[in-house]
Amino acid sequence: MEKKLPTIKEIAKKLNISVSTVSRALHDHPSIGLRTKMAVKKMASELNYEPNQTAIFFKQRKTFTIGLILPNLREEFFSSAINGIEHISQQNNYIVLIGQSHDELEREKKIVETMKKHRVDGLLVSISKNTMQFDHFEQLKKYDIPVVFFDRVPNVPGINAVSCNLYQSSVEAVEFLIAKGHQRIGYMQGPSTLNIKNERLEGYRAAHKQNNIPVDESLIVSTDLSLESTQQAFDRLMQLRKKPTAILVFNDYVALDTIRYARQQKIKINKDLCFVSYANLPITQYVDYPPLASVEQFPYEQGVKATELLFKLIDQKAAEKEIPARHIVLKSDLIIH
Amino acid sequence: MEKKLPTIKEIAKKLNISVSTVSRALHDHPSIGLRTKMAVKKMASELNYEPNQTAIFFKQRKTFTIGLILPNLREEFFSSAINGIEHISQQNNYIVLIGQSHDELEREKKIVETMKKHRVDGLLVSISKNTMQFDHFEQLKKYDIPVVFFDRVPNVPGINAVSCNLYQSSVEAVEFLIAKGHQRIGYMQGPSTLNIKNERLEGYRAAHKQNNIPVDESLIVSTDLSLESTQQAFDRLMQLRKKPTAILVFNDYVALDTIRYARQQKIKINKDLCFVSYANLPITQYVDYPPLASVEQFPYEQGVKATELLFKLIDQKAAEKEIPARHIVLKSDLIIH
DNA sequence: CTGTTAGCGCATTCAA
DNA sequence: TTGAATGCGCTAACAG
Repeated sequence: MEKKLPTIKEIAKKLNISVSTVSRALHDHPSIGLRTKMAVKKMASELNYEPNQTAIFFKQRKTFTIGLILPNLREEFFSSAINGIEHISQQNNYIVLIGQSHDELEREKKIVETMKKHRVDGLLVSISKNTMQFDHFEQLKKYDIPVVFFDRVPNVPGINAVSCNLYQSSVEAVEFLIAKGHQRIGYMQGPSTLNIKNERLEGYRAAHKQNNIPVDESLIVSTDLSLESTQQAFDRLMQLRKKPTAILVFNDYVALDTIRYARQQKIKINKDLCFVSYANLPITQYVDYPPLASVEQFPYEQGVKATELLFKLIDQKAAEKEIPARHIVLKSDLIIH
Repeated sequence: MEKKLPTIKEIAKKLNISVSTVSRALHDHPSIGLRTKMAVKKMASELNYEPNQTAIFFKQRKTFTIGLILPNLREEFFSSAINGIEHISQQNNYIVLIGQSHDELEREKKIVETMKKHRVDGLLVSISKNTMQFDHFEQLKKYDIPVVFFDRVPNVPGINAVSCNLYQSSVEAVEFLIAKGHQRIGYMQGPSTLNIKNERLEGYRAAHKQNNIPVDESLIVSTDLSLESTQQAFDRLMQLRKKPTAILVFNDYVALDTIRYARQQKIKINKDLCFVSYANLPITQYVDYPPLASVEQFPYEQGVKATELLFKLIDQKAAEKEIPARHIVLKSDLIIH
């Protein structure tokens, strides 16, 4: 039942003109007479002609498609980022091919392969937490596929990236707690792959220094983001002789897990123990004991900036210009709930 | 800087054989001698040859791409569904093009156009809440692009679809409340477009009937899912002379909004007022007063089934067979928290 | 202003 | 077992 779709050739035949004339007419090429142009357009719409994009992709060596690789879509951070990405893509008449790494390196590699096969014009990536080598992205250079990383950015030089600088907000977060009278502030960090620059920790330390509070290293624990690991990390803090009275937590999900766990142990949130976190996700609005404050990381804006940068790279590729890699850094913002 | 990628033509030239031989060798065509085949493969890997998929897409009239159109990615229901969709797609070496309608008909139409332009081999759709006409899907038949709807399914005959039958669980949900002693049970329904079959309401009525409780129509209110509308609906219930002691709510998001609102009015949840809801989203685990129970709608499984059905249609299209439309209905399940 | 022609990379039919 | 030739639908260089 394959329906035969009309082609420019058919239009040409019906009108007794050449295919190139038809092609040009359809593209409003200046050198086409108004009369023929009208005739062509009329015939095209009569036949319900639509250009075969696969032919165009093939010929133009462009697919008007960008790939998006991210850990998962469940986290609101990423689904917000997508909105920004989608917005800019649509403006540019591009469409988005999506792949979730589920935080597994192997999947990430496979997705990169698939995207390459599909000849995406560019790639947007937020790396998996288990990605510590980047050959699979490196090789894309050979195929002239530009890559822009966002939020979860590899710590290697010469890449294009957009991320949020968390240093200043981390300082503010700790000072916010200090101002509330806290002197022993725990810090629960995430997996080391996502922490290489560790602006959170640097901010944490800096705030302590600026306020002449020595940092007790035993107050610094880490989680791989799984529930069990988070609970272990929390246990470690609670087993200290001198427990923290507040904890700065890697992100809201971990904070919510921790708060729930703490409450199961009858710890009074905001009384015995306060929390400040990162991401500022809407989900925290629904809970009774959200973190007192959370650092907004502007997922939508990161998505927008990353996509804009990617299109700049795509355009420059077309213009055969070479530009140095850029890392755009947004400011984060401490939001007090 | 356009890098020139190797083609079969180059392989042929280097080996002094014809392109067709190369093509066949690469595809393990039986009629190719082992020696030439090996030579070709060796040369191919030396040159880092990779077939140009855009050429193949063009020639084969297939893109190995399916489109996915859904209201948004923020709702966990949809992000779970995607996991199932992705899973089956990967098995079939397909990739997913994504578009969010944001519950707007116009956007949905535009996405359909774009997907059509990109010549997706098939389309998976969960319609926007404002979609009440379906021409934009109808026309896809002309292009032989099969469509499978899931979860939010248009109420028209002859479409391929996967959804969850909520009738039985709705009966169970109400009987669960009745068993707890409730006699006045409110029902807060969603927008009418998503309710055409209204299995929820039918179940609600049936359970009342089976238990000889007359249905008080004033206990049935509706929301368009926005916070304001939900709060108005709740107000309406609370202004009744005889207020409900329990409410069955369209979905978890609406339930959480309602519960929060009720608590602001010092209503004691699970004491003055109980809730049962739909979707069984993980988000409810984080809140202090989740609905007592929620109807699981199996998003992952819906995604899987819908995608499997879609591939069946794609295969049948290739085999030029014609099959009648199918609506696969899954059973839902009342989960008591 | 319009037509002729070539070619993108590949699969495939027909011939040898 | 292999090669030559064709065409998918479109754009664009070249020619008139």
